[in-house]
Amino acid sequence: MTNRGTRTAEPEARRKTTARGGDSRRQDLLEAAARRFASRGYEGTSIRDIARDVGMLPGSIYYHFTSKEELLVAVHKEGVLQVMEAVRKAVSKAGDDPWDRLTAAAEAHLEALLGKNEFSPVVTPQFTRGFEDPLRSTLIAQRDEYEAFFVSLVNKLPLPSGTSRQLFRLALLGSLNWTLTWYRPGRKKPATLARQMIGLYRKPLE
Amino acid sequence: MTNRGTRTAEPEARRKTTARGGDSRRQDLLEAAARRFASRGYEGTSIRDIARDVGMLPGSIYYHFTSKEELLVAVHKEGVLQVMEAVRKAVSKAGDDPWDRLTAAAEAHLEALLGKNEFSPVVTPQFTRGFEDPLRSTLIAQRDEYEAFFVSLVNKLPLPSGTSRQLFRLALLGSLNWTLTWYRPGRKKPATLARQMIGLYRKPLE
DNA sequence: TAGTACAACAAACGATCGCTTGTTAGGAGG
DNA sequence: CCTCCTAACAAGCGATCGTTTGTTGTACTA
Repeated sequence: MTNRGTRTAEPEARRKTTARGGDSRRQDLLEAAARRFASRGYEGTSIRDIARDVGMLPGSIYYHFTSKEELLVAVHKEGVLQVMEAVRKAVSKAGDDPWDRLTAAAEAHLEALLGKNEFSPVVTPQFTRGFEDPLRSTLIAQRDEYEAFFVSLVNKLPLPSGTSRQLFRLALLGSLNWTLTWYRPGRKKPATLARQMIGLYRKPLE
Repeated sequence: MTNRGTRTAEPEARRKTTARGGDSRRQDLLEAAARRFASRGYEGTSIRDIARDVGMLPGSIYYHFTSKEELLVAVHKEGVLQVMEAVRKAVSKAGDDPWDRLTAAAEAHLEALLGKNEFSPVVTPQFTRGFEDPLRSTLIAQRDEYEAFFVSLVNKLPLPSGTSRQLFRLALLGSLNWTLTWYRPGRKKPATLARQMIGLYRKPLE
């Protein structure tokens, strides 16, 4: 529904001008773009779609972002930042036990991924597929910064020798991220899901 | 490179007419479309791209398919069929042990997913995201037929009571399918990867 | 050899795409 | 009061989109 019907942008949007700090409209654009990119994909989303969502004319977007591509990069960066912050906080609140710390990270990860956050779906590496290489590398670099977090958590795990830590991490992240394709809210809380998945791996390895 | 430079379609394509059974050109279209869809996405692929790849004018595609959407459905169906056939064959050649049968299925699954097959990337459920609902349901239905295979394999597994078979299957398929986002050919064979991943789950549970 | 079906070409349709340009309303600061 | 800056509007650019229509060369068939 949003505000499809209104032919001309309502003055309400206008009034916001310099009402607060300033980034308000830019943030609106980021969120609208994230929602669209997540549900319809980058190519499936037009500048006009996003403009309509925030109540603005298409051309006006180019005051805030120099190109559609720059908007994508900004959305991706914001998404990575939000998830990274959530995980960092959760881990810092956890105890010293390596498994507990990994579990806390997995819980925060899934909560961000499956929760209300509109940015997180854009953060998954699968989203990266299909972009040309200068852009693609930029996104992957942003994402790798986050994934490095899990590398260090897994490295501190007391695993039996012979277990590839890399394979373990990739398998675990695969299980977690894959929930995006089948999870339906309500059935089970994301944090519970995360704990159960860790359990699947933990039992045989500790 | 392909045949970008040739302005007019070379007569070579013409000669193929009724050379064999007949489906030859249609199959070419399916393969070209699959490659494009896999690398650039559905929205990122134009009818003109596909036409150029097979050496045909854009309008000519509509002799074989009534719409771009129908082409997508056909590509998806073909992909599911190919992977399903490979897995079915592998399992039938495996022994009676449930773990062996699951391992055989996982190996075939990954070989199809990461191998030369251009259809398989299109088959993953993540590809389904972003389509509207009549189309989306069609694709999911095709895909579910394949996934049912894994349901029955997991159900016959001797798992300790208390382990959710559904969660186990989703986690495993997640690990396997996620390889698409990070696997680079050459390092390790897909089948080896599949075995090692199963091993991650197997040890503690049997 | 005439007729028919096939598989493609050639050209264009209207719609939509990302983006550019020129303009304007309204606060902020001298 | 005047100026400047901000954040938008209004309009349209050329390119490309999926698709349609009419035509044509070729191969089978009677």
